[in-house]
Amino acid sequence: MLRAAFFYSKGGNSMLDIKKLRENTEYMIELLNRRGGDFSYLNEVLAQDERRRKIITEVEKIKAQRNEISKKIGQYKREKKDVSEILAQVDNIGADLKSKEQELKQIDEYIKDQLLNTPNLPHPNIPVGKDEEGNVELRKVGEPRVFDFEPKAHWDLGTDLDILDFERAAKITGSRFTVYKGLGARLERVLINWMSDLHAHEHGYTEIIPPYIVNGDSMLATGQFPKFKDDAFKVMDDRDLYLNPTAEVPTINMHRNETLKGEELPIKYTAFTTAFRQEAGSAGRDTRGIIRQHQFNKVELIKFTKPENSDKELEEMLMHSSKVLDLLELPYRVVTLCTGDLGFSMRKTYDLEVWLPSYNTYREVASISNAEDFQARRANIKFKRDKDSKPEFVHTLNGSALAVGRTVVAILENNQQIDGTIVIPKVLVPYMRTEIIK
RNA sequence: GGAGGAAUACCCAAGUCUGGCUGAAGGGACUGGUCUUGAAAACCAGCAGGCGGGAAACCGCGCGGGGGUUCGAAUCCCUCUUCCUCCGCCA
Repeated sequence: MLRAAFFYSKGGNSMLDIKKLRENTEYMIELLNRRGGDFSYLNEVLAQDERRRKIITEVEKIKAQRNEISKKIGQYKREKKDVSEILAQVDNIGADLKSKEQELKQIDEYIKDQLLNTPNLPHPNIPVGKDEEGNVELRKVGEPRVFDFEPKAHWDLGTDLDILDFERAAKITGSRFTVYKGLGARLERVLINWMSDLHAHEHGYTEIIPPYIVNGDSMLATGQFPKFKDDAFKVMDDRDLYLNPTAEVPTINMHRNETLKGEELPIKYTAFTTAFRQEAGSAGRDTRGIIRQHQFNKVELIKFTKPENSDKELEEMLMHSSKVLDLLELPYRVVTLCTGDLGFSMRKTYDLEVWLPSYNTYREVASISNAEDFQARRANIKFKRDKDSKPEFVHTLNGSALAVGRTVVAILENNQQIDGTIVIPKVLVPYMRTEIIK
């Protein structure tokens, strides 16, 4: 009970595998350092871990002793024998135990705190770099269109066509919110439908619409918490609730504290959610338009796989995400994130970046990642290969497919015509019931 | 929002009032066996799973979560969560 209390409601697993850390300390610290920062504090964590194990041994010894005496007391009472002598024996045990447990609790909390704030190990083969400058382009697909007129930015296109309304959104809520109107609203909705259809029907994912409010345990399990609490919208309520920041959180947590059957893996979900983010660290960035909003829609792919398959499943997921841009005939590129740009929970990430004429650059529309067992440890998600085999942690993967708002931006900007009208991508015409937004 | 009830191992379920041979009765399912030409039925046997400490022996923890009382808690106290029934309200 003690263990479970400190690490997680059930399971008692740490985030990084502390046993592996014990055995490969230098190597793991070196890998983590590639993210930027100094992770040598893990040496101290290990020292504390050693002390922790020593105290555990002591505490358990006392408990064994106490259990034995208690059992004897029970026996004596049943036999109506005098118990006062044994009772005296046990007098100081309580105090001794209490102080040792207190010490243990402190150490546990220290270790837990350190480990919860330590990110996943970057994959050893990904490029080492400081920030997004270090990301490596894998391939480019399609050619950025050459305009014979000055292309407009999506906020001008959207406002002129009366399909995006920023001023009224500001009136309703504030900055970084948008009202979609008319064919703008329809385009957003159609993209959600079409993307979900593609993944559900063509790619074999099961559709999920999860709750859009999640609890703190869920946020901890997928790695948003404790480190990135400021990015979340807290629900003003006496419960520990937050607005969904990405479908990865509710969808991975569907299986928190579960042991899955080997034969049901891989589990593949496509989840549609509205995501909410504070964007606390991006004040002043992308203030115009709908690139960076507090609220945006996203179709997400989530997989639970066996460890030996997660690499190939990541490649497959990348293909599934890319397929969306292929079919929309939007020019994009695929990059591998370098160690410095990698998200907290992830070992390896590909970004899809779509060409945006008004920015004259590629901008992220999807992020496809393999967390391997990092989230599975935090969330305590395991599987059994066979009925009799030992449970092992699954690997979790997630990828946008795609961020809907940014896809709208890409369509508006890339498909604009000189008169400010927008040509609808062929695949969407049956859904849109029009070939043009004018 | 109001009033009640419940949460026990894969499933059902006893135990909770009256704390101690309950590391958890009894079914069902499952696994193995007997019988059978084969199967069903019947009968016999096995059966928490897991986490942690340890080289191992073995030990510690587990009755929704957390905390407390006690030498000792499934059983007593506090707290949270979830589910069910009724009333009210509501898409």
